[in-house]
Amino acid sequence: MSASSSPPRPVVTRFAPSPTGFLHIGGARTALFNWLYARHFSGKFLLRIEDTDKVRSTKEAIDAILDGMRWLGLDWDGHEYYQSQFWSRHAEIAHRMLERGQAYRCYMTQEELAQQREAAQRDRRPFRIDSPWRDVGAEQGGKPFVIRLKAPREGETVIDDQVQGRVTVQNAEIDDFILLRSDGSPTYMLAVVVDDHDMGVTHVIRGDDHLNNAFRQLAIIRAMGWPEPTYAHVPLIHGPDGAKLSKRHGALGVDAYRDGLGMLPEAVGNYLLRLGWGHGDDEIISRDQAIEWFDLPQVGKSPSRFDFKKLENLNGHYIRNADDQRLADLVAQRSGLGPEQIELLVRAMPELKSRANTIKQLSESADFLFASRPIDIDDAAAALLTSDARSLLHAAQRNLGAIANWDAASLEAAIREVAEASGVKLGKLAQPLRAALTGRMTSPGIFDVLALLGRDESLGRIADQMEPRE
RNA sequence: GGCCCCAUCGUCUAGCGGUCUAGGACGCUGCCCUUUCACGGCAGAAACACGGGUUCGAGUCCCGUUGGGGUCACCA
Repeated sequence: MSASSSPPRPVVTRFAPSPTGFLHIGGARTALFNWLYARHFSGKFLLRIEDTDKVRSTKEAIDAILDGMRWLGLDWDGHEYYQSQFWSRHAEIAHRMLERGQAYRCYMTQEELAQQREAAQRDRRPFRIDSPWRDVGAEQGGKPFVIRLKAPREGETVIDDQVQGRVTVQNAEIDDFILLRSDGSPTYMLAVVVDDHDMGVTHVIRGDDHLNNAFRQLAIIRAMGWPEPTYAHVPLIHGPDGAKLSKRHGALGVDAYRDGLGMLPEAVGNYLLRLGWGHGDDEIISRDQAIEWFDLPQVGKSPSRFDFKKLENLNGHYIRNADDQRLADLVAQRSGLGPEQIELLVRAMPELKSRANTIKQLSESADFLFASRPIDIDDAAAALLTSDARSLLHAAQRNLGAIANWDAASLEAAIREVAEASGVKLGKLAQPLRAALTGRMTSPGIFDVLALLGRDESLGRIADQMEPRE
């Protein structure tokens, strides 16, 4: 075995979303990176729902997150954990730190805190809590208190972050943050550390908005004498304007990418992977290749902007390479089509899928197949149906009607014959024909349209347009 | 504002001191294919933020400037 990057402990990563909304795109990427890292090193990928905030956490959000992860193919090992189940454990640790003198009971009121904050502001110096209770051992019976970490004030803390590199912070910057609230509930800072430790998490891969928190968390870990996890803080995904992706950018849940826009999970996964990570010039990367190639050192340090166009293009690629039946089922699901229609959809799919980048577009392009006569003709298409065009349609109608076998070859021969006989280029005939058959200016090849629609429907649609429209 | 992080085409990125007159992809433009629209093919415009160092040599290392971002709760 070489002195490779293989970690000493069996890798355990986790994704720890708070269930206050859908699985957003940034969270999905964090989950993907954690999953990939664990799979790459044959480790474990755990899922922990951070439902500490009982008010904001909902069952719907939990389901949406689990659903989104399954859709993306990010399976977690074992059952999912719920942070709220470990409250007593969190409190136990806080009290142990209290006994050891690594934490203290702070009886400061909100008002006193506000006063300190104001004073700091007035003197134009950074605010850092300075509790008079830090070195008072005795309990003040009855009065409400919080348990604060007695953070080190000397020296500095260094984190060798797998993505950010070596980051150093002066310990004086770290305040005596709260471990246990006055109602006895743990804060996030305490809960993550305890849970990660108890779950045996070796690698904490998360958004770099947590980088500052890492130093606080490390203070707890060191106080407890627990093994320190390896950190990797990946840059956040930004919106087109460069600011953190948020609701105002139309930040969507993965369910919206699936249901609303009609994205394929492999496309979203591929896009997310390439956002902030690269492997040479490779763009199309399968899941297996991703597992083989993924590692933290290649993750970029600068935030990247979400590029919808690129995602769409990637999705188009995956659509073109997707199985026709699968695509047809997806379209049917979206448009509420039945078995017979799916059959037609499958036949049409080879022609349809090169023209769509999303399932949504695919559905729309398939609409003409299921329209009932007389079909709607959009304005642009209607403009094509001039009287000259109609007489051409007449001739076409005649020739098509005489065809013995309604197959592509015969269809093409019949149409070309009409164009030649009328002395017009094929396009002159094909466009009005397209308008009559699909109601649109664009569609799959006209012979394919004819073949797909079948004799009766085709002839009928043409006939519908032969009389002048009012 | 304090602290922390970042900086190659519009965007995602390759580049880990010389092979860079900087490569790929999306997007954009043109051409080809063609019954439309796509797909596909070909071609093109498009970047090392700025200033100092270090070095024989810097996109690559160091410092500063500028710009951007993150974070500063009894939220997670």
